Amino acid sequence: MLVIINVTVYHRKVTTAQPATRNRGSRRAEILDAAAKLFAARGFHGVSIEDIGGAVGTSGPALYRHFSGKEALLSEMLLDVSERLHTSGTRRVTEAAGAEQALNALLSCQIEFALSHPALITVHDRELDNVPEPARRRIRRLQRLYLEEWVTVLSELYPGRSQAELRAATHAVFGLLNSTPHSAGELPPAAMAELLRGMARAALATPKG
Amino acid sequence: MLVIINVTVYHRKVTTAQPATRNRGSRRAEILDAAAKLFAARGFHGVSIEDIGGAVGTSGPALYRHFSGKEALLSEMLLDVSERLHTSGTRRVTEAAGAEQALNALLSCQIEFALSHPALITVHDRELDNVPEPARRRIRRLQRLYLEEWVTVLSELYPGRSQAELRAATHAVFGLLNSTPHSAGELPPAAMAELLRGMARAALATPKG
DNA sequence: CGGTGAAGTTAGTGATCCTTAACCCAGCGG
DNA sequence: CCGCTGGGTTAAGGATCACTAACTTCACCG
Repeated sequence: MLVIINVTVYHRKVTTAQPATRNRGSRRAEILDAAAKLFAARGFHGVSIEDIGGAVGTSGPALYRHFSGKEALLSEMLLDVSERLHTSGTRRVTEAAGAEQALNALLSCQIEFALSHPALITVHDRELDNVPEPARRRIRRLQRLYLEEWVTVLSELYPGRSQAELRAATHAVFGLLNSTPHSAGELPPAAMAELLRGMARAALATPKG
Repeated sequence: MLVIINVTVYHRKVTTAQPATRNRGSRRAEILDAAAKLFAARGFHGVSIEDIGGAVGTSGPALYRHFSGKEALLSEMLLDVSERLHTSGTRRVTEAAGAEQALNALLSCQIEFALSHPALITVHDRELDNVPEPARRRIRRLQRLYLEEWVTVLSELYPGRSQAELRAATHAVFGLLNSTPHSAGELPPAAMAELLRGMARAALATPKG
């Protein structure tokens, strides 16, 4: 005869009594947000599941109720970012009348995103190599499509410059715009947006030395 | 009575018979170089000691003959980079006649470094948070001094623009110039250098929108 | 009021990793 | 010829980590 006596005592949790009926899937978003900030600061492998749980008030493996694993979390994060950039870019470009307006629209998109989600931007161009293979291809494809969007607009605006040069110039502009995490708080957001826009336009308008 | 019989058989290693008398400290540099590439690709915590050893032909803990640990390796790597940037920047600026030439010198330094050591540049602005505390302060100090070097030159060149704006602009230019790892191979190095220089100069010369 | 499912909890497991210990070998100075 | 030192090796230890298992609570619905 086997008797198992369970003496576990569950004391009432002393949290701030969140309404248990929060928006469906709001917890997922909360986790993604906290994880993005941690990944941006210490890198994917430098952050533990326990860290992420702690950042949202739960401890540890509660995360597995919302994501199938750590890599899946990163995959979803990067897929969401590259999809948002690509689709909003495409929409704004097709709405625009002429290449000039299209470039302005692309700049607005990227600047607005970089300023309001610095952690996501940081993770987006650092951690692609840590995404497992099925999702990595999709992310890379979206990133490539987004880049080509910029290149086609630019090659209409500045004919006579090679595709390779425009691709390199676009990467450089991405680097310029995504520098926001490094200069956080130097300027108020509106001034920062204007500064970045002006610098990017000037940089793109100048071929060679 | 305790008898220990050691039956380990050491078979001759089948390597390419490197001359055992290589340059003093050349192994350290080799390890630093390999580690930089690995860190740039997968992040500090995503690379194991075994990986680094494997990349230089030795296996695993041989690394501890040259560095006191993994973090010490990273510390030395980042300290070296920030020192090289800062001192070469300072030298070239004091040699220059006038702010115009000084800015050109700073641009040359940074571009040359970014083009010839893309992995180091990548690690340098990603992994600072993984450096243990005694060294981190020194690195941050050097980075700050280097930034201020740029800002003083720029504020002489463009008076009437606030320090904060110039700091943000400098960060943006760093982001632009350090984009080289992303656009590797798009253009031949000389053309890339000229493109980056032109874009950076134009971006800096343009205040606000 | 009973059952159900979503969202937590702790305990435990196997793998990985950094680091150290113990040992080995080639080259060189005396 | 001997000992020392610099640069390797494998084995082992202790910590950490991702993930699973078992269990609990609670809101909600019939």
